[in-house]
Amino acid sequence: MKFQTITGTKDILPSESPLWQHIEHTARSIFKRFGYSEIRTPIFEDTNLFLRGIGETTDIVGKEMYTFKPSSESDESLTLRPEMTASVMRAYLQHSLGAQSPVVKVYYISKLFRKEKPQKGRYRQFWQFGAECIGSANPEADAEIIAMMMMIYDELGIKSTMLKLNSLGDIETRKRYRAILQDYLRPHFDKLDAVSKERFEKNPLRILDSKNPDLQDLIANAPRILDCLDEVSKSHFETVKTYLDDFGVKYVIEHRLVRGLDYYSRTAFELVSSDLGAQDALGGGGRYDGLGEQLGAEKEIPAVGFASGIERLLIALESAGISEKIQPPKPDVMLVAQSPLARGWIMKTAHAWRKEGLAVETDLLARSLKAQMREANRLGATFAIIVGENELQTGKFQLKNLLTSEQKEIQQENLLSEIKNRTA
RNA sequence: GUGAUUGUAGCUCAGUCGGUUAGAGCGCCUGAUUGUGGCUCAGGAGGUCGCGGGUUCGAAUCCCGUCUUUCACCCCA
Repeated sequence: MKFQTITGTKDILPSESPLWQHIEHTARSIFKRFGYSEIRTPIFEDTNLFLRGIGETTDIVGKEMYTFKPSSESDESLTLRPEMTASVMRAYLQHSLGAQSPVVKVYYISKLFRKEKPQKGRYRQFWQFGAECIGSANPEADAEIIAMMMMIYDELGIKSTMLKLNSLGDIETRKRYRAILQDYLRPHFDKLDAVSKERFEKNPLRILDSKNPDLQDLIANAPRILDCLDEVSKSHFETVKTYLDDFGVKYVIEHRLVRGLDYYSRTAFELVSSDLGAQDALGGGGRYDGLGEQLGAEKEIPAVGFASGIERLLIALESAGISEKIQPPKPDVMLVAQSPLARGWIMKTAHAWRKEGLAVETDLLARSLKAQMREANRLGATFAIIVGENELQTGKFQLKNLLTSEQKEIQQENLLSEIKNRTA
C-alpha cells in the first residue's frame, strides 16, 4: 500500500464515527444546559500566541509544536494549535467579546496538534472538547466548570475516575511557594534526577509531578502549596469545595497537582482514570486569570476552563463496555426491486420518501432479490418491500417487518404513512 | 528525543528445524427449483508474508537497514 496516515494520526472510520457523534452530542447537550456557546477558531495561529500564552518553559512550546513558515521568504511563523485556551482568549480579546457581555461562556470540540512520540492515549493529531468561562473571578465559575465537565463523563457512563483538586494560589503565592519549595529541595539537590535538577530553577513546582520512585518520599514530605495560600485564594478554594460538595461531585485534594501549563492560577483540577495507562489524565483544567494580560489585555481577565481528550475518553468508554452499545443508524426501509421496471419505481419512491424524512435504502448493484434481502438484513432495516410487476399493476404491496418477520398487505397510497407510524 | 516492542487475507491470528501450491475463524460474494433476510449447508473471491538489501540450492522463517505499530521514560488531554 503506497500511502498511509502519518505517524501519530488516525482515520476515524465509518464504523467508529457513531461513537464519536455520541460523545459530541452528549457534550453539546450539556454545554447547552450550562449556557455555553460554541466557538471555532482557525487551526493555525501566529506562533507567538502560543509562546506568550502557554509559556516557553513547557515542553509543548519547547519541542512539540508544528511550526512552519507560510512561504520560504516570509518572516511570519505559524503554528498548528497545540491547545485551545490561548486561541479562545485571543478571539475574546480580538473581538472584544467582554464588551458585549460581562461573562463569556464558550465551548469547543476541535483537533489539536502536538509532535510527541505516540503512545497509548497520545497522538500527534488529537481531539479535545472543552470550555472556557471568561469574565468571572468568583468561585462559582470554577465550581460550575468542574461540575459541567463531570456531568459529561457521568452522562456518558464513565465511572472509574478520580477528580484531583488543588489550588495554586495567586501569582504572589506561587512566587512565595516556589522559594519555600526550593529551600526544601536544596539540601537534597544531589538526589534529584537530571530532569528535576533542570526544573529546580526553571519550574520547581513541576518536580512535584515526577514519577521517579526514588523521589516519592521527598515529594510526599514537601511543604504544601495549600498551606501557603493567600487569604483570598484560601477562601476561594473553600467555596469551590463547598459547591462541589453541594453538587455531589466527589474529589480528592492532590497537593502534587500543579499542571503543566504556565498560565494556571488558583484552582487546578484533573480527572484521571486507571484505564488509561501512563497517560492517565482524561481531562483537566483550572483558573488562568493571568493569561489575558500575557496576551496584551490592559487589565486582568479572570477565566477558568477545562479540556478533555476525546481519544482517551474512547479508551475509557471501551473498557467500560459502553462503546459497543452505540449502534450505527439503521434504515427505516429497504426497497427491493424485482425487475428493471421496478428499479425505476423504487428509485423514484426512495427519493420521495427521503424527502419525507425516512431513511430509505436501495441496492445500487442490481443484484438478485435474495442478495437485496440479505443486504436489508445486514443493514438492520426495519422494513423491506419487494417491488415487482404484480405490485406495480395492483398497487398492493407486501410490507415486511424484518424485526418480527411479519408481512402485511398495504395499499400503495398508505405505504408511507404506515412506515412513518411504525418507525417513529 | 531515549529505551523496548510489533508487522502474514478486510479483521483476529496460526505457520514446525529454512523446504515444494502460505492456512484457520470471522467478514464479504454466490448458490441450496420458479418472488423473501437472519440459522444451517455447499462453493468462491481475496495475500508482493510492511518495504529494501544480504546469507542460502532454497527465506514468511536467519542477518542488516528502513518504515510502521504498541508500550514506557519524558510531556500532557
